[in-house]
Formats: sequence, structure tokens, C-alpha cells
Amino acid sequence: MSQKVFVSAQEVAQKAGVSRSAVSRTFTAGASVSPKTRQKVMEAAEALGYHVNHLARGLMLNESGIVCLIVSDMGTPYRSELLRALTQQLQNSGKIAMLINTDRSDGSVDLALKQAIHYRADASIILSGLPDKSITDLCLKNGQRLVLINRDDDRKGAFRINLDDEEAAACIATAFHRAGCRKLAFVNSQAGTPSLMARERGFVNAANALGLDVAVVHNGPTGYQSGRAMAQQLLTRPDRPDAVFCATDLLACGFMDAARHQFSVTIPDELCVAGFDDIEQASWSSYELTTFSQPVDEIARQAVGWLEADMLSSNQITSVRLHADLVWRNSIRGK
Amino acid sequence: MSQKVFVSAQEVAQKAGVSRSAVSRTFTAGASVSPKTRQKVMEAAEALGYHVNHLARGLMLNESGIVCLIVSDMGTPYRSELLRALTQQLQNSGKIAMLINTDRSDGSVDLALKQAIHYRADASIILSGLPDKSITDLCLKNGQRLVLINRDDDRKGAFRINLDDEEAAACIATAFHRAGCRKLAFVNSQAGTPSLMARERGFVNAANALGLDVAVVHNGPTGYQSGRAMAQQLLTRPDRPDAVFCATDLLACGFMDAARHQFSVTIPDELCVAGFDDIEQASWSSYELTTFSQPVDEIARQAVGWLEADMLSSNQITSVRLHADLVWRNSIRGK
DNA sequence: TTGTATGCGTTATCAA
DNA sequence: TTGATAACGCATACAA
Repeated sequence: MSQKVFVSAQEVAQKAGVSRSAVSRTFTAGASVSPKTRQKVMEAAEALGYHVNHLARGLMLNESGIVCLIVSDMGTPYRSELLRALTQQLQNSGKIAMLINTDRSDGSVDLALKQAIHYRADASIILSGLPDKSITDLCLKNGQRLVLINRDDDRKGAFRINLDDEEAAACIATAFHRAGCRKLAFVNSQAGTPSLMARERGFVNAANALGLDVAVVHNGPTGYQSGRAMAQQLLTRPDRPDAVFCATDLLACGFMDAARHQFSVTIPDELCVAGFDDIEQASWSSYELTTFSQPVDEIARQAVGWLEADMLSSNQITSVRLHADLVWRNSIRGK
Repeated sequence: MSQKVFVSAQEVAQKAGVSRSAVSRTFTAGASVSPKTRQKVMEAAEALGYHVNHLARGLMLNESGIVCLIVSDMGTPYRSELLRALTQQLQNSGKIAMLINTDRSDGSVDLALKQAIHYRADASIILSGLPDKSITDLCLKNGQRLVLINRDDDRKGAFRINLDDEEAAACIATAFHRAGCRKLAFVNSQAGTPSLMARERGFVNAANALGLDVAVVHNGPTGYQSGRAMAQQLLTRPDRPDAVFCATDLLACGFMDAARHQFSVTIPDELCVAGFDDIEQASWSSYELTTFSQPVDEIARQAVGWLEADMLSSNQITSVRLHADLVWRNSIRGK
């Protein structure tokens, strides 16, 4: 009984006593319809519960209005915030988001992109992982636009949005130095993504330039537990660090919790800590973490802005570099 | 140049030297194709980079494979976790998630459901808000299936997934009582959603049955800051509560932080606290919050399980009630 | 098993 | 401004 029986433009046309082209025109912006027919159509549509079939429209226009969001770890604070900003912006510009969850397994992102092709998405925005070149080429060949966020890879034809990770990281090194810290450490996961590695590079280089050594540790996935584990690793050493830069806030939260509750270290008096992302928890009074804010709304704006832009004029610009603001709180001495 | 030019089944057929129905059959499960033609088709498809157009297929089959996820506050820990579980389950069963972000504005959910109709989604899963009856009726009439999570409304024809909020809340009241607490409080937002109100009701009733009064406060949205604000409200009173049940973990985190850092209250010695949702932060050692876990994976399993079920047999079952497990940590004395 | 023909709900083109 | 007609890419009933 309640099998899918959507009402079609044909039926609306019949009820309104017009041709189905008239119905179509009524629902396409900027088409010429007389006010009288428009009203007749609208009334009939309303009565019948008619809604344009975007699947069929996409078939005709060669433009589905669908944008694929490809992401892993979407339950994570930073990722979910970015997702929120993106879907919001997409909706604002009349597009709709398709969400594809990837895991760390090989080819997971490639599979996701194939789904994007299946549904003839106008574009794909990749927040995690890096697809194989063959598949991105396929996307581009098919006219699907590609946005890479914090992927820092030189995929030809794709639009890349990155942060000034290295510069930001360098800035923290000097802040630690100014606070009188001399035994620095960098806490990173084993993910090895471009942006995480850039932060590591920037921090280590800047510290070295200041004549300071950095103990670098890598452990597990990019999460709270890994941060705890690395605190254990670093704080049981004879030469404890007096300043730690964590590659993300989640790592930093774990590190701080272990430092305080397991090693009774006071922050920032005995230990300075900094993070990256400015997730909500960083501002909670249990952490008051000094960190760098990812401009998620600006990232989203840039991404869908590029999608809206004309292919021809946008051919020029292929990447943008956004600034991560330092959010000074209370996990580093001085200021 | 790189306008959208996807390769069609027609072209594959040509290259493979077969009819285009042969191509179609090759890509539809359970169609009869000889191994020889199948291989010819596959090779041609591979060479040309052919991918079935799900838009067109959806048009034919009257089944798009699209499921709409309608949600607000998706940056929030509990919501993003639920979203993760749902998209994962959907992918596992060969469907794809469309994400629609709603805000608190009136008709926001209705608009989202209209989008779902536009794209001929097979189903919509509503995590936030409650749409107008007229629009849900429209969805159902069109054969679109509807799942309501924690909405506790008796929409005819929709599948409802709820928790035993009241029973859980009651359980906390007795735990407080057993811990020797006598001045109870309930901390809630002003959202007034069914599940939040059920927790309030269950807690107050159970407390009353134990001969205890409950100070109930409502403040702002369901977030960290509101929790802080209500701590200020309750802890400046002359008759401070010695036990607080917060309607969600986010509220609880805010409450605990303010209690500790602003009022120097020790938890659980001077004040017992409980929450609801078991977000990741609840397990962090800054909180060690005793709370109820939302079985997000089970919720997701139930939701897409119902979507996969046969219309006829599933007609019977219209709702399911899941149990929220108590996760005992360290914010309530004793045990 | 294979190919032919038809229809799904649109929009664009064109003639009126 | 309007209506008829031709695509769009696909799946299927039917005949071979």
C-alpha cells in the first residue's frame, strides 16, 4: 500500500490544466511563467504534495547538488565541528552533504570516492586520508571537483586548504623559551598526517634555532589515551621535560590529566603545555589550554566558496593557506 | 573542457561489443549473464572508468539508497558519536547517508524533511527536533520510512527508538540516597526535549518516594556553559545540595568544573554528581563521572535493521525501548 | 543468455 | 508565454 508513490510533474500538470513544461518552469528559478499559470500550478502542487525529483533533475542538468564529505574519526571534537561548519555552509549555498565514513584501512578513501562518483556528486571534500592518484584523476576527469583540507598534497586540479602549521608551531617554541623552559618535548600520534608532521617539524626546528633540544615521542592514534600514554613515557624519565607541545588538543588533554592526577605535576608552574585545534574542551576550566584555533568556519567558507566559483576563473587558484590563531589561556607561564 | 562527462553504460556496451542491457545486467546483482560477456563488460568498464549512475538507477528502481540524517548540534560529543554509528551502519548495509543540519528555528526540521523528499530518500532518521505532523504524513504517504531517535512521540507509522530514561533516573536517586545525600538537585537545560524531561520526572518522582525533595533548575541550552551557570545558581544558596543529577554529561562537566574551581567543592566527598550519555569526556580523569551510557551502536543497529526489514513484517513493530547502562565511576560516594 | 523496446521524472529546445 | 518533443542513464518485460 504505502509503496513509494511520489507525485510527478505530470499529475500536477493534469490537475492544474496545464502542460508539464509549465510545471517544470514554475519550479526552475528564472524561467518565464505567467503569474496566473504559476499560481494554478502552485495550488495543484500544494494539494497533491508535489516535490521536484532532484534525482531526475540531476540526471538532466548533469548537476546533482550533492557534495560528498569524506572523513574518519567523525566522533572527535575537531572533526565534528568541521563537519558541522561544512554542512551548514553547503546548505546555505543550496547544496546537500553526503557523508562517508572512512576508516584507516587501505583503499577506504578510494571506496568513498567511488560512492561519490556513483551518486554523481558535484564535488568531494576530503577531510581525512589521501586517495590514490588514479581515483582522484578519475574524479577530475569526470568533472567532479575536489577539495583537500589539511592534506597538504599537491594533487593537480584539486583545491587545497591548509594552515600555517609550521609557523604556529614555531611560535610556541619561542613562548616556551620565554617562559624559561629549557627541556622541551613534542607529543605526537603515529598517524603521520601532513599537518601533524608539519607541526612537529616547525616546533623542532624553531627550538633548535633557540639552542634547545626536543624529545619527540610518537604513540598510537591521535586521541586522549595516547596523550596519557606519552605522559607516562616522558614523566617517568630522569630528565623530565618542563614544556610539552602536543600535536592536538586531544593529546594535550590526556597528557595534562596524566601529568596532574598521576604525577602530581602542576601546570603551568612545573610544566607548560600547548595544544592545537582549540576544541571546546580546551577552554574548560579543567584544562584552560593554550592552543591554536582551527578556523573551521573560514575553512568551510573557503571550501564551498571555491565550489561556487566559476570553473574558468577559479582555474587560477588551487590552494589557500589559512592562519591558526594562538589562543592564550593558562597552560603556559607568563605571556 | 572538464565539464561533467561521465561515461555511460551505452559507451561500455559499444566498447565491449554487447548490448547495453548486457552492461546493465552485469552490474545488477542476481541477473543472468554469461561469464564471458560479464568479463568483456567488466574489462570495458574498467578501461573506460565506468560507474553506475545511482541517480538514474534510483529513478528506475524507485529506491535511491539514500537515507537522510536530520540533526542539530552535531558538533556535540554525543550527537557526533551517534552520527558516526549511524553512517557506519548505513554504509555496512549498502546505503548512504545524507546529512542535514537543523537549528532550533521553527520549521527547520520540516525543511530538512522536504530535502529528503527532493532527493527521494528511502528513509529519514530524525535525531533532533520534531517535524510537523503534516510533513511526516507526507513522507509516509510517499513511502519514505521514518525513524525517530529519543523523540518519544507517537507518530503513527514511524519507528521510535527510546531509552528507559525514567528508570535510569530513578536508579540514580537511590544511589544518592544510599550515599547519604539528602539535599538533591536536578540540573537541566531549557530545551525541554522528551528524553530530558523524562529524566527529570523519573529522578524527582523516585526522590520523592524516598522522602527527599529535589531542587530543579533549568538554564540555557544543553551545554557546558549552562552547567557552569547552574552550579553558580545552586552553590551560592544557603542550603547547598549535596547531590546533583545533571540531565546530560555536558551539563555535568560544566557543573563539576565550576563546583571545583570556583567553589572549591570536592567531589564526591562533599558533593555527588551524576550525568547522562557517557560521552568520552566523562571517562577523562578530570571528571570520572558516573553516568548512563547511550548505546549508540545498538541504536544505530536497530535503526538500519528496521530499514532493512520487510515492510510487511515490520508493520507490526513500531517502537523499541533500549536500556541505558549505569557506568559507575568516581563521582558518587560508596557503591 | 541476449538484444530490442519502453518508461522512470526531469529540463532544454523549438515552434507556435 | 506556452506546449510538444527529445534527451539524460538506467533496468526490465518481452521476444528471440
